[in-house]
Amino acid sequence: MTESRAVGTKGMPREEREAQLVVAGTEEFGRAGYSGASMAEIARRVGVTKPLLYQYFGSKDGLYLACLHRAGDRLTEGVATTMAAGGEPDQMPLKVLAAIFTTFDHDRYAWRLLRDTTVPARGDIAAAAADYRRRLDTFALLGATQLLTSRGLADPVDIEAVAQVWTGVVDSLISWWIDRPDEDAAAMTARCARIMGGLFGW
Amino acid sequence: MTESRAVGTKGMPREEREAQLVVAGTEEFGRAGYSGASMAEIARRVGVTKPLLYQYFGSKDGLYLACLHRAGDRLTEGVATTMAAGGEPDQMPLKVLAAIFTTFDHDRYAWRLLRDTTVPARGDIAAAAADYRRRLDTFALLGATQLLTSRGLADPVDIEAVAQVWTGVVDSLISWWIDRPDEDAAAMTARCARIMGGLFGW
DNA sequence: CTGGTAACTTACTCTCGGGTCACTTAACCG
DNA sequence: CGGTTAAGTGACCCGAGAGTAAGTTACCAG
Repeated sequence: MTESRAVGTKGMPREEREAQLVVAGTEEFGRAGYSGASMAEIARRVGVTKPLLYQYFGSKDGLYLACLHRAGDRLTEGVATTMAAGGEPDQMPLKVLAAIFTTFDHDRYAWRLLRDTTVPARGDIAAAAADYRRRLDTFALLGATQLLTSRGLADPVDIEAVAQVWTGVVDSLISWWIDRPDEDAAAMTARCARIMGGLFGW
Repeated sequence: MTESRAVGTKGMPREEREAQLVVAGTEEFGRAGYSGASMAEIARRVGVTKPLLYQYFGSKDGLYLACLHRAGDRLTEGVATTMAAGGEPDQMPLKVLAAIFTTFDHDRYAWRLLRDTTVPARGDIAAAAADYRRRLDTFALLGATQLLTSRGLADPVDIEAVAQVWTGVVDSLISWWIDRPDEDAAAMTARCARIMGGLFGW
């Protein structure tokens, strides 16, 4: 009989519990943003209480940083690998999308942490998030430069704008995907390929 | 000598002060989101105190609704007019963008209120914002349908995805624009026309 | 079976921000 | 002028959520 005890150890190792809390935190932070998310709610989702959360992560910022680093590291790594493989400029967007969809198929809120505008403007979180964004922007800028120059567009400000719009496109695709849990990474990739082919002739 | 008095009337009519507060509120809500924005800060930006803000708008929700309605009404009206004028499907995106840029040239944060994810999930604000989004989504869906069917893409789910990505594109263009106050609406429109022409051959 | 430690909780404190009360000053009208 | 009203404030209340102190239970080594 596994009746859940109200008090005392429940026998779950710290490492495993921490992983649960990071997953729940990522979803809450991704859904409501840093300022809108509640530590008590995150603990409740996992079935524990706030003090344990604080014992393991120290503070709201500590938990957020743990979530952010997990998301940011996986994301930058995946994109870096894809970009390093090279290929035709107009094939890169789809390849990058495929990598992102595959990486985050079961963790769709993670991407949002990098783009959370409700984090405090100063501090560790802002610095870490800005760093991840800078790295991703570098890739986006590289891709945009290759794509636009291959089309005869050379204005560096245009390139910046395209790079930023690209991250926004990823953002909306992921938001749309979050609302459709039945669509898996492969279906999502196929959909994007079909649309880009039809709309842009890529 | 116009020394600012600490107490007593400063001689500004209610209507004018309300307008100032709505402008300041729109910027703060747009920047930090509903949950991240502070009423005291909004009052401070205008040079008054919280009680006056509450006397005029009743609550945080009241102020937010005032900002939201101003933004939403202007936006839906502008887009409706543009869409009603008709034209080639692949010319519509640029026309709509031009309308949005012109309408919100001096009020760039307004768009963000419609897409604020930090508002409480229930209540007047959520309902009003959902209603504006629904109206805009209808236009986006209409445009996406025309565009995709003209390219031989008929999957209704694809169309939904494209419509949502389109609103995300507008979102990122406006974010980019907010960071570049020197770029006016005409320059922004010209940039988009150039990029779309180069990238998609539209 | 016993002592130590890791996994937890109950029941707090404290700060910040939404919201309010009672009051003060200026403008306007007769 | 004097009285009314609109514009405005300082100082407060209160609830929610971040963060904490001290205790409870289970597991494990000897």
